[in-house]
Amino acid sequence: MGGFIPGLLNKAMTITQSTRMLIKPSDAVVWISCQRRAWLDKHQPTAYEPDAFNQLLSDRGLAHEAAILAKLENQFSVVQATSFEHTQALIQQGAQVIYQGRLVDENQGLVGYPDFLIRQESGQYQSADAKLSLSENKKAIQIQLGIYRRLLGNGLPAMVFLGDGRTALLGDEVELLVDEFITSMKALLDLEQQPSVRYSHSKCRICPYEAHCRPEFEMREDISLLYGVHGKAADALAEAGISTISQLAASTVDTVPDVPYLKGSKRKYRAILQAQSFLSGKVYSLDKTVLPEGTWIHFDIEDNPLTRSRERHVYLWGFLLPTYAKDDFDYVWTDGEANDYEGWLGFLQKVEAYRSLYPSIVLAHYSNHEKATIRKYAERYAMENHTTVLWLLGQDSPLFDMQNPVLNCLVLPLQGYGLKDICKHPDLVDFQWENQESGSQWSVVQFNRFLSETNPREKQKLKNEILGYNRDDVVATRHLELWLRNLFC
DNA sequence: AGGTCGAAAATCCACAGGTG
DNA sequence: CACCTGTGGATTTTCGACCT
Repeated sequence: MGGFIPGLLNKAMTITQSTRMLIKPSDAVVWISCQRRAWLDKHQPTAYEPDAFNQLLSDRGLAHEAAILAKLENQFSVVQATSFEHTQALIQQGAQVIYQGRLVDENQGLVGYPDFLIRQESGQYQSADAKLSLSENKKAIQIQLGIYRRLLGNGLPAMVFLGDGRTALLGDEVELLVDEFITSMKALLDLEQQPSVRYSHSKCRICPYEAHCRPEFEMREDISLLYGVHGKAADALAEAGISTISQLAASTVDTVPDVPYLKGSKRKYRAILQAQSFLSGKVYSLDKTVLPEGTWIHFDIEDNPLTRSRERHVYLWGFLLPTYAKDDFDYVWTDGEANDYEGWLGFLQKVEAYRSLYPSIVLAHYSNHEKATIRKYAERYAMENHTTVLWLLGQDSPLFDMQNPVLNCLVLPLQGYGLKDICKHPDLVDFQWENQESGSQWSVVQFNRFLSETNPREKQKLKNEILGYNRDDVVATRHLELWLRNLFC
């Protein structure tokens, strides 16, 4: 194996066929998330299907690009490039805007396809990309646009058409980052063996190479497999002689040194228990869980992050009331962002109705998302001083985040403490969703299908599925509540 | 794609003190 | 006076883990 050597290229091989070992802007996204993944992409690429949610994002990105293209076509004459050579020819001819131009620089080892190349009055070309993102201050974007600048080599800042309609310029300020990226990518290209990395649950579980890496982590009993243990902490522990889960499980708070991201006896104690739990599958209780008194109402919202305005729209505010059977599911639904305000008012009304029905209520939800969203809505509609809002967000808030007692009191044989992780586990809550494929990203996809569906029957069907999913979510938190009460209170 | 949270690291900045 | 160094404190960034 080894790096790509231009000189040894078969003459019949076109540039397009040999670009794998060149650095391309889209490598930046992977490079930021994981060095190993970046290496594998270059040396042992795997074809994989993006999930429905990423497909949705990708479709939106293409639609955004098409919208920008249409705009530019109104202003300029736009020509689509079909190859590297064609792009060069168009540049020579001085085409006003080149769409999907293809640039390559084998000396720098770079290749890139900027969405647009826009001719300036000086005759120089400026690269421009359409990005769904709302901010230009993202490493991946800065690197990508920075690569286009290098490929053009004229010093002009690159332009980005952002998802909210803003345009931004990226100039010399991104150079340092681009340097770091290129240097690191070149080193990865030359590397004979995959670099060693640590496990990160949030990154690895969505990685196409998970099946490749995971057995290795497990065989090594890599400590970073444990929930809450940072990769850097694992590195430092290994240096101190603790490099397997078994070793950590056999340690005590006093024999584990303080390391970055794992300091203090409390955190170290948790990590040790997490290691023991990983090996034994047992649940450890740190503290008695204390649950608030009152009439519990389970609460879960669904929202659409991909609205036209790009402000999140909560289209479903779901509740599970006593006696917590499936029929006790209640909700406020809105068909689209045009009814955003109605949905919010409907939610406030519902909550007030529950409050008058029961002497004291607890609105139980999982993780802080519900509370944060209520805060956002209060701000959006300037209702911070509304009596219901004051009550919801004030001192005696009925909102109760069930993740808190779980995180504070329990150590579970899991790598994630999300609602689904805990509820689906057969040895824990053991509650199964009726819709197997459901998940938070699934609901976003379904709602966007609902929005674009024109057949009323199909539309109703999609809505029912989403309602069923949301109902299962609140039923799940109810099951979690009972599980906590039975075992830990 | 967006966001929140908390811990910890990284960066920045004003200011003090020393040196040639 | 220009320049370097150290320090404490405030601010910003990063990380991993959640949510839609």
